[in-house]
Amino acid sequence: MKDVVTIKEIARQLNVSPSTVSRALQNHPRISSHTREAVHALANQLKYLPSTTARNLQRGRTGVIGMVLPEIRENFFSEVINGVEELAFEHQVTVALYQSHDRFDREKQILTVLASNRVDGVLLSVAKETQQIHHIQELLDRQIPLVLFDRIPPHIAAHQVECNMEKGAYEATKWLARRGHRRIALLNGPHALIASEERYRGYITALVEEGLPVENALIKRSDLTTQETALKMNQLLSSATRPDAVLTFNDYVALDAMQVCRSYGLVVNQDISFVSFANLPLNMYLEHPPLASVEQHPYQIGFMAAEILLNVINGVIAPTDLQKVILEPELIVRQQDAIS
Amino acid sequence: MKDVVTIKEIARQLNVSPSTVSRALQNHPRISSHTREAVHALANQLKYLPSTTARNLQRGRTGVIGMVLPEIRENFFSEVINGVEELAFEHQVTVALYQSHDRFDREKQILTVLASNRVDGVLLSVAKETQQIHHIQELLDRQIPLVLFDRIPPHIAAHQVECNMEKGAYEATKWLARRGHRRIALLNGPHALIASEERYRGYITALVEEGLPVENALIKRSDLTTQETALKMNQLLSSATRPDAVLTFNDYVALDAMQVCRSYGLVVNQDISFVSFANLPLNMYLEHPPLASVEQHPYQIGFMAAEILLNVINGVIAPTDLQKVILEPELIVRQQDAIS
DNA sequence: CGGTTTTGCACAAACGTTTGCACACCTCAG
DNA sequence: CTGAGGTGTGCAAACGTTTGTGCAAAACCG
Repeated sequence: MKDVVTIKEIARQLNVSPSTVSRALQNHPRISSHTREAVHALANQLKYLPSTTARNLQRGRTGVIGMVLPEIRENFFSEVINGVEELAFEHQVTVALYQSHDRFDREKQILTVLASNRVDGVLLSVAKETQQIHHIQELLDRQIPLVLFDRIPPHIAAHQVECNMEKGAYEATKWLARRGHRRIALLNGPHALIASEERYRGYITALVEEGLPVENALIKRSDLTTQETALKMNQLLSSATRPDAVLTFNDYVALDAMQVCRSYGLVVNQDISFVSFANLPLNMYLEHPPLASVEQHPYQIGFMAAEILLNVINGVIAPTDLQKVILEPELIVRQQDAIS
Repeated sequence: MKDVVTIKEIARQLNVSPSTVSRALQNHPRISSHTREAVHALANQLKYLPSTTARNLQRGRTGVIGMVLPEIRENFFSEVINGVEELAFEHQVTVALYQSHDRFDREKQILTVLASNRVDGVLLSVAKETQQIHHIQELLDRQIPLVLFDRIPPHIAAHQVECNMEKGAYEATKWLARRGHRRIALLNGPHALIASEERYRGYITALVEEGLPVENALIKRSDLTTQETALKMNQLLSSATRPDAVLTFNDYVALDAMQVCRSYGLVVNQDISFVSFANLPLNMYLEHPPLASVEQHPYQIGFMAAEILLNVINGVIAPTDLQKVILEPELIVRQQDAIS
């Protein structure tokens, strides 16, 4: 059971002090080239790797950033992680990944673990359940740099990165109106998510601008489960005058809703058109994808969130100099030829 | 700038020694209940959290397991992470996530970082590019517990968790044959992946058992890019006698191949049937999903891999007692009614 | 009451680094 | 020749824990 090679071992074999070895490895100018080379040679030979733990203890940082999000399997978040990981790896920072599974207590527990682990910073997208922010405030009280992304609770003094969904909803609605749709429904997400409110505002603004009436019967909320989405879509379809287009909270909601339409014998994007958010890659494989989808640039969100966090950690940005980045969404139009 | 609360600070305020505080916090029996309670009280009041770094340095472990995989965004791997994270969180272990993006040099670099970080163990699914295992062997030489999952290179003395794809391919092929298909093509993955070989073997075995001829013209390999899949599918369709069914490496390959079929004016699952691997959730949303798909139980794979790793780390399993878990796949049949 | 055991705590070393400081030697200028 | 400055290295403290050992006081036993 060969032991792990440490600086002390190299020092012993070379008859120098550990401090000399440490400096030699860092190419300190006060170490003679003779010693330096000997140290490097032996280090290579013994396959020495510095202990990040020890170094971090000494330096007072951990080289770890905690990343907390609801569900990895959601494509959106996978892409965010992608962006984060890219930058983190470049900066030799480890990404510790945690899922809240949209549960408040789990999120709370995770933040405690992160504080105990003395992570250098945290990237957080809150759980659906999260209504209060006390646990987040505690993190801030411990001076741990925090960047919130995508799902951002109100009234919290942290850096933020998100995509302007109000504008996305606005443009999507406008696009539908311009294509001649007159009864545009909104199949929105739950109240608790700011994202729902943003979509709502953009939707309303666009309707008003286009001179279309706002009808409450055309506005529904789903908790994003297939069941509830189906229920709400059913309500929309069984109303007196059916919508001729639906703007959905995201692609999954759109797909669930489309299933319901088919069960009514409707031809999707012909009898009733869909536009949604997320622009999932799976849309490429669908025979009848939403006509358009609002791209939220998740990779960019992750990348920018990580960039801000690393800048705060490295002192490039003062912790108090709160950053708020709002990315522009992009309406990706898939087919132009739907209305026959 | 309030400093981080340490054990020393508590000791100072209580006029006891740091060691007493440490023991009190661990509920050591030799500490009086009086002191113990005082310590706990003050620790709570000051919101003391132990420094994991310091503890780990002292204990000689880090409480971190490294997880290296090709692409997070692939649904399969997201689910694996899910399984890992579940168990890791329960065991108070941090999961450090790294993506190789299927590149060999990146994978190599990541393993070095992990060794330097003194992770307690590593979960690895190798990159497509990876042909040699020297870098993996180095990890083992450093006595770092390693569990390989899903993509497992040959000839390596590490624990392994995978899904029996040979059997999956066998059952899928058999299922097609029993449905009356006589010209069953195999649109396989690249040579380098063992998974491809396993599928190949299962496919052949089933054909032979069913008394069907093995035709090389019906066996193609794709590197899993859309372009190459399209190319190979084209070859299959432009051959003298077209296949009446295709077994594809995974759902994505199936979807890409289906697009090609449509461009030939073929009706998917009627003129030509598809069966694939992965059983992606997106199948639920397709109008013409593969008739059946082999479920590989990614969550289970992650869970079991993590279980083995944690057992090795905790000494429950001797590192030399090599575990090899082979999960049984499950053929999920979507529609029974395709052939008209 | 003398001796043994138990109880409660402090001291110090250790984990593997980094880094301020001291010190010895060497060089060179005045 | 003397002092200043430069060069190469070692010592020791520090980061925040844990834990073996030692030691005094208290409690117990016959």
